[in-house]
Amino acid sequence: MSQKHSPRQNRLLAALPAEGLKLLEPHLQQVLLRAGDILSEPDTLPCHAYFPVDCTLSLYYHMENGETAETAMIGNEGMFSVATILGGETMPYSATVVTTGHAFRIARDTLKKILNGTESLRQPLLLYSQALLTQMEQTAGCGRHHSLEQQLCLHLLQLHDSSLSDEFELTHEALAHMLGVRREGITKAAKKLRDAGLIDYRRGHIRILDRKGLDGMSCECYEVVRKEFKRLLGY
Amino acid sequence: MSQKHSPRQNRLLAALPAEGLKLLEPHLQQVLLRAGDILSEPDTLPCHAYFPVDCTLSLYYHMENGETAETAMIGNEGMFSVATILGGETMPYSATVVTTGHAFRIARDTLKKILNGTESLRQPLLLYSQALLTQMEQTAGCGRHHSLEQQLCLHLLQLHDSSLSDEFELTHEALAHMLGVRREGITKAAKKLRDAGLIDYRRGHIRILDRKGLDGMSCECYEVVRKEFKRLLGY
DNA sequence: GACGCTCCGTGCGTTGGCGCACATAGCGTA
DNA sequence: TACGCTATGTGCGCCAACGCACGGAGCGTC
Repeated sequence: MSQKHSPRQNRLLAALPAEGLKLLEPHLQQVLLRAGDILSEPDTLPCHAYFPVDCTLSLYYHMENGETAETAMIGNEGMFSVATILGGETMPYSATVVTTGHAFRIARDTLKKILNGTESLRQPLLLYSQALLTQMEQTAGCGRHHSLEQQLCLHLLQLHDSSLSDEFELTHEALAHMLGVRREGITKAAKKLRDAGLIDYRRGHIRILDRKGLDGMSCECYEVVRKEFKRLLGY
Repeated sequence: MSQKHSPRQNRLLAALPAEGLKLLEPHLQQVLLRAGDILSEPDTLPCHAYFPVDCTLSLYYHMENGETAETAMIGNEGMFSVATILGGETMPYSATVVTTGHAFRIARDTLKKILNGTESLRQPLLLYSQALLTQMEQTAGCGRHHSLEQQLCLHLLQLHDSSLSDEFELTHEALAHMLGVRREGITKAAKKLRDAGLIDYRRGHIRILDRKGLDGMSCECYEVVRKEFKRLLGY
């Protein structure tokens, strides 16, 4: 692997009060997560909580008919899984890695023990849960009422935010999976964005060329979520 | 209005530990909520928290283009608003009453004060937050991948659960608003359910005739959410 | 009992995304 | 350099839901 990262590169960890973070730090272990890795199956107890640095996770609900729906994308603004924070332990979603990168992880039991004794850590993590709730709902509303193209912009912006560079590895297929649409639909929409000079891509790689432009073509959803993270956690 | 209800008719309140509920009870006030009432505007601080008995609330996100998307329906299995529990105070959604009925309310400040001093109340309410999160995501995935007819079944089942009778007052227009579709689409789907003998309706009233049948025609979403409420809160 | 408002019923052309089928093109590997 | 695998490009028919338009029916009110 690679260089050593700081836990503060995860914005949620960085937003925690210093004395609280100190309690967590000895237990945080840097790991490399590879695209396709499965962190947790639906309704099963994950061993660790993860705080991404430059990778991206995605939570998928698996429908009975075999389709999947992304419920949230999690990058360096967040963590997996809030079920540990809220107390329910498991959730009916799987967590998988969509872009390769690093994260810090901590054993679930350790995190719970520290949280129970430390009020100053609990509150910001509950606020994160609320921010995530808003993000999930916004993504859901977006998927319902906005065009595929706008949704693609939104996802690319979020991916860009949680990657440390302008380029990340991701296939049209994977994006289709995330948005809950066909691969061909992504190809079509991506071509449009490329023709407009906003992005470029080649076989499994996507590069952001004009972030402002993406922002302009995207719907309001990105801003709404960003503002809510800022309000609740100060990002 | 009407008869006097017991706070325990709200299933969330009933699931709280007895000694905790006792602390809340003196502050719970029974109110009548009428369809169309607005409990809270987006991003504003609601004065009270509400625990429905036989009314139904709905949270709507208002899109820039004027469309609305329901993010959650809340009946006697839940409460409004979890933002008070999680600490963020406001949310970017409006809360409106969709079916007339009764609820218990408590002043936000009072609730917060009691929660802060009472660990035994906090935990179950956090578990409710998690259950709500699952419900929201399931509804979202459903809206994405299941037919309008199935979604209608899901909503009718949920409405039935939180009403104390087989009939409730609701127009096609209101249902369309909830599902984020056209009124005509609801008329068409509702007619199909009526032809199948599952429901009956007339000008603003809907009656459930065959709940089992509705369940069968609905998607898995209802069961998934029900199970999660049972697991987390024991309903 | 006539009026008016709201709610429900229905038809018609449009459209975004689906399902399928197949062509082409990058990239690792032997 | 040839092969094979996977990713991307594109065409075509299909269908659910949309937007619009208007008819008709329940129900309160004066």
